[in-house]
Amino acid sequence: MSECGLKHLDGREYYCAMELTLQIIGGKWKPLIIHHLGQQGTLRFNELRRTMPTITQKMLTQQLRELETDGIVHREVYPQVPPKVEYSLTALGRTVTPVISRLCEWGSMYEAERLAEKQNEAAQHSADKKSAA
Amino acid sequence: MSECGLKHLDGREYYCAMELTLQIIGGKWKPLIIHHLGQQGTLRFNELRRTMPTITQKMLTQQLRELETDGIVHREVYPQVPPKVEYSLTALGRTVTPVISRLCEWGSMYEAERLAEKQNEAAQHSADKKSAA
DNA sequence: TTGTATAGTCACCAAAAAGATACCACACGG
DNA sequence: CCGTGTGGTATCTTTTTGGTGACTATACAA
Repeated sequence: MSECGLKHLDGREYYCAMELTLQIIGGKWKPLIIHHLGQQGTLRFNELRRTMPTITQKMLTQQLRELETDGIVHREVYPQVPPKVEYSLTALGRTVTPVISRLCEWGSMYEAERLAEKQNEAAQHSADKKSAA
Repeated sequence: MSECGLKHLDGREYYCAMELTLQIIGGKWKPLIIHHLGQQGTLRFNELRRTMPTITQKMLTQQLRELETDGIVHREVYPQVPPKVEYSLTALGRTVTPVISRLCEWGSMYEAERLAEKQNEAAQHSADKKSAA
């Protein structure tokens, strides 16, 4: 699966395809953007922004531009005033949603695992208390 | 799959399980470390270091400690001198290797796609030249 | 005795990423 | 004429991340 020598693509450096993936869809916002666009289909700039209340305008613009140049997101500008710009996933972008889902699934699994561990610890703790008393 | 309200776990903040995943296995080095430990089984500190020639000692230590506290990596210290420390994936850690594989696969796909596009462009370009001549 | 290997830690510095703020053009509503 | 919404850009500051070099202890080899 991944003979890891240094490679170059579009000015990017990576040793392994997985690194390339993370460069494209990794980071704090991109997975979220892709997720929302995957769910909603098409969203205007401010619609997308309202979906992620804590993202700044700059970050959203920046991330969308990067996703666009990477061929993940399509940007449709309507020459109106006030401006109207719609964002959607490209065909390539839609191929990434299953990967996002995997990440989601694993996260949920980890979350559940951790929660169960904590429950165990808590149970252990209260058992200790009882036997000490 | 992911109702995205703010959640907390082990002092971490996230809106979506996928974000949690990226906090744990994201970043420049962690996927690589997991990948190598997954392939090799058990590695000593400097063995691992030699596998990733560009990582610094500080970073490797740091990332390994984080993976350890997140329950992904097991750290076995042999009380010898000179020191000997072995790293391996925990059971939980081994569950992440399929996810890493997905990322790898998608990256390879993207890589191939991009390369094909470039070939097309190049072909187009030389065709333009010919028709111009 | 000096050098090497082991697996680190610590203090400091540089670079990159992210965030805050102000500004733009223009139309519409009141 | 003033404020609002639209989709941005430009600039500055803060935060996070990554990297450098020095230092540790000890055993073994030359």
